[in-house]
Amino acid sequence: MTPSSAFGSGAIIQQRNLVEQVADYLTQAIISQRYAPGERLSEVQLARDLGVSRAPVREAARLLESRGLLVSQPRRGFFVRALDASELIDVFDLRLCLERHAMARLVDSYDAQKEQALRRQVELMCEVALHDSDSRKIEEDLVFHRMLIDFSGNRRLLKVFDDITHELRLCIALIGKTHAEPDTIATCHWQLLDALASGDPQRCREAIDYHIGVARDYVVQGIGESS
Amino acid sequence: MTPSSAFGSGAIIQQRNLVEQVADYLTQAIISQRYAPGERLSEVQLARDLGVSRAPVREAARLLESRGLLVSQPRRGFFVRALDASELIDVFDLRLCLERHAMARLVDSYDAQKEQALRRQVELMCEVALHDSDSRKIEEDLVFHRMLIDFSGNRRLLKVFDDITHELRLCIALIGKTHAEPDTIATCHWQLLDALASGDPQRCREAIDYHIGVARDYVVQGIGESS
DNA sequence: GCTCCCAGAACTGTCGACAGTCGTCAATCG
DNA sequence: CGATTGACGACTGTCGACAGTTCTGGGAGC
Repeated sequence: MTPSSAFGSGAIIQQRNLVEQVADYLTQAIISQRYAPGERLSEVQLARDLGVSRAPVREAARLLESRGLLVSQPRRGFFVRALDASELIDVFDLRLCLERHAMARLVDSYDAQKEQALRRQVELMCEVALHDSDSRKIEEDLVFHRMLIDFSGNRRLLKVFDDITHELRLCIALIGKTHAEPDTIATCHWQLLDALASGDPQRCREAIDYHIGVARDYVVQGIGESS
Repeated sequence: MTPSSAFGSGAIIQQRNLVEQVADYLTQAIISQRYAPGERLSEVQLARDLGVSRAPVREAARLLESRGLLVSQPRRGFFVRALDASELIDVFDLRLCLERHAMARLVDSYDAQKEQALRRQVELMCEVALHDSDSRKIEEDLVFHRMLIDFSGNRRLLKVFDDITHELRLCIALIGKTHAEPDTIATCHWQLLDALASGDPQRCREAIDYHIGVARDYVVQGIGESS
């Protein structure tokens, strides 16, 4: 088999699994909505299109199923996840649950190093908000929130967040709108940093509740419009 | 292929996937510590032992990896998850995160039907605590906590809980001790119900914090002793 | 014209096989 | 005697094939 023209890579190191490559391809295709929500994916056809056999395709599909981007029906195959408003609310509610907890843990171990790292990230986000693409803005936003959870020190929490990250990207892609204006984003995130710096758990909680609440309302409203 | 002597079943319904059967077998074997933590699992040997081919074994192993019972190293295969004290604390911290959130949501939608169901489950647990095996006690305890989260209404939250459930079973199995005495368990759970009935979020939070805290300290202490 | 049934097509679940890679252990060299 | 290297063995990653099931489209019957 030739190392596959379908992946755009003269990657120097070809050590990556086919599974990972297929997973990346599928993730990209789903997020960018080249596959419509609810669409059925044929293992055989995918394998043919990508120039690989069905085994890595199956494994990659299972991986994406565990990440919530695909759902499988026995003997029927894989379908692109179709999120309705209620599932979407659940995802954001879970996110709120995780980030509340992370903030509460983080405020106890907050130090100059963490503050500086977060501050730098918000600055980067403001920069990016002015010049770059929507998807880039979203990625940097996710990086910030991932840092928040990473700094809280619970790696298991981080794993759950990484899982729902894929669902979040799908949510955001589905509504097809970008985030609010850059200054809104900035303000919102500075508030989080201020709350952390104050060391007041109650204030932290209010800040994250407001922040995630805004994001959730925004996405839910977007879904309502588009469906 | 004969429908497999290794699964203890003249299972009437053979309709279940081989993948699920292998996954159940592996789960059982890991929880019961027939495979030691850190032990390497050979796909070929497993397939031979179970009388199936490597494909379903691989898929089942990937499933258990996503559930945290196995870890995989590229080109090296699968290893039984070995939990250290720090990971264990993270798992219980995540559990606390989930159940706090569930309690907070549940207290807003609490009604007679939910109360009755939970009450019945606690009664069952008290019953079981007197007569049945440790594993049965643990299962009924998990059922109670799963109901708590289920009733909160967030299905995504429930999915995360179901995931860590497998890790929890592993934790409990690793320390090799049973839960505290039945009356302690009962008291602890009645407190949760009382808190819910009171409708006071603050009281709910204190109750669940105490409850999970006790469980965590117990398990962490157990790990400290056994390692 | 509509419904029901059957045959063909397409697909998933499962299998066995091959190739490349990694770990092991012994033989060789310094 | 210790370190290095090379061959052997075992295993994973990947592939193509077969069997049973599900979907589809057309024809027969009402």
